[in-house]
Amino acid sequence: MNTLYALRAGSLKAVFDDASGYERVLGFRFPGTVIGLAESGNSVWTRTFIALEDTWLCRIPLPGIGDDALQRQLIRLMGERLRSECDTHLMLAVNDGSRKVVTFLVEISASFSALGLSAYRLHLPMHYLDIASYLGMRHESVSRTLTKLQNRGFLRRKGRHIVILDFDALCQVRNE
Amino acid sequence: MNTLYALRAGSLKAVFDDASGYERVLGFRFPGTVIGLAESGNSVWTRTFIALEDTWLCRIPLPGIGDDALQRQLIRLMGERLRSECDTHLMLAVNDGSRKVVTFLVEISASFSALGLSAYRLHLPMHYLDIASYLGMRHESVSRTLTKLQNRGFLRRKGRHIVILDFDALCQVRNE
DNA sequence: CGGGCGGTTGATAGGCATCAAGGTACGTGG
DNA sequence: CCACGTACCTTGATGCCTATCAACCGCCCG
Repeated sequence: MNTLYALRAGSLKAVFDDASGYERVLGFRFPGTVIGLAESGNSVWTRTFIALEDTWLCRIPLPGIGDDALQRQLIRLMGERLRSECDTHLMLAVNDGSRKVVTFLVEISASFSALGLSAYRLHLPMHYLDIASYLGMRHESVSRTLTKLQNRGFLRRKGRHIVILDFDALCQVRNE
Repeated sequence: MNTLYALRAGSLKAVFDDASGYERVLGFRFPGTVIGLAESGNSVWTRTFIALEDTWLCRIPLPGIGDDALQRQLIRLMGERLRSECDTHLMLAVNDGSRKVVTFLVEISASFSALGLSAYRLHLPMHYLDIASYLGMRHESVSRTLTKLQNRGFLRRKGRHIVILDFDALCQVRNE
């Protein structure tokens, strides 16, 4: 089995290194999550993790064979991750910029909230290029979409600093 | 832990039942795969599986706590599934119809090949509506894209019957 | 002060969604 | 056996959204 890491502080992006040298973002990780689940049962790392800020990782000691409680825990975590990947699939398949960006914001908001941070005052640690890569858009479109949401009064923003003004309205956008 | 099933024959689609009653396809399953991995460690089924043809499922007996070999096997399978979900993410994020359809075809071809079927003579068990939902497109666009690939001489088709004429050229489309 | 990175905004073109209208295959009932 | 209906696929016309290219701006840092 491969090595697992617990993310204690900071944030990461999981990227796939394209053959053309272009990196494509698969997801973002915040404290409290386990890094390396997709490599479980595989000795090779299929993705790269890049820190978005000063970050504290903690190697998880794997006692090897026979630790039943740990294995059950691992299975539970991987199930959760698989279900969240399903959500990601749904988000990407809608093929509509506004919905993708809003879903991303709500997702980030939930992550921040779970960390005890504000769910409405978001300081995004990743660049627009990363967000765009993750959502299957261009960074210009991400910017424009956020501008539109701001003009509708749902949020206020300045670059990567976003303040959600009407959370319910944002959620509503996903059903338009 | 939830129940797992082995798919012995036939094929399934995994769908998410939208609140609006509209179903959205998350993936397709062929013989040799385990059904229900994403629900591991969770007692609730978060997705629905629908048979695309006459299908043979086999319940996997879960002896419960303490079966080390089975748990390790399960972790390995879940890791594989997570990695394949990453591939799906990459496919959806390219945001280009031709590439999505081609990636889908190559994926299906590999699945069929693994079953001992022809990798080039594909009888798709799913409707175009399902493919479109899976790829985040409209079924009209799937049809048009396949027509275009046919006009370029890469394949021959009639509805759900597709014959791949130039596999390498198809793969090449993904890098255009 | 100057350079570079990251973000914003504008103009344009192309691809896909959308709506609409056939077409084809298949099953059903007269 | 054929008319009919339905489900699914195909093709056409049109408009919108977003990619693309380009210019500019603000900020940070050397």
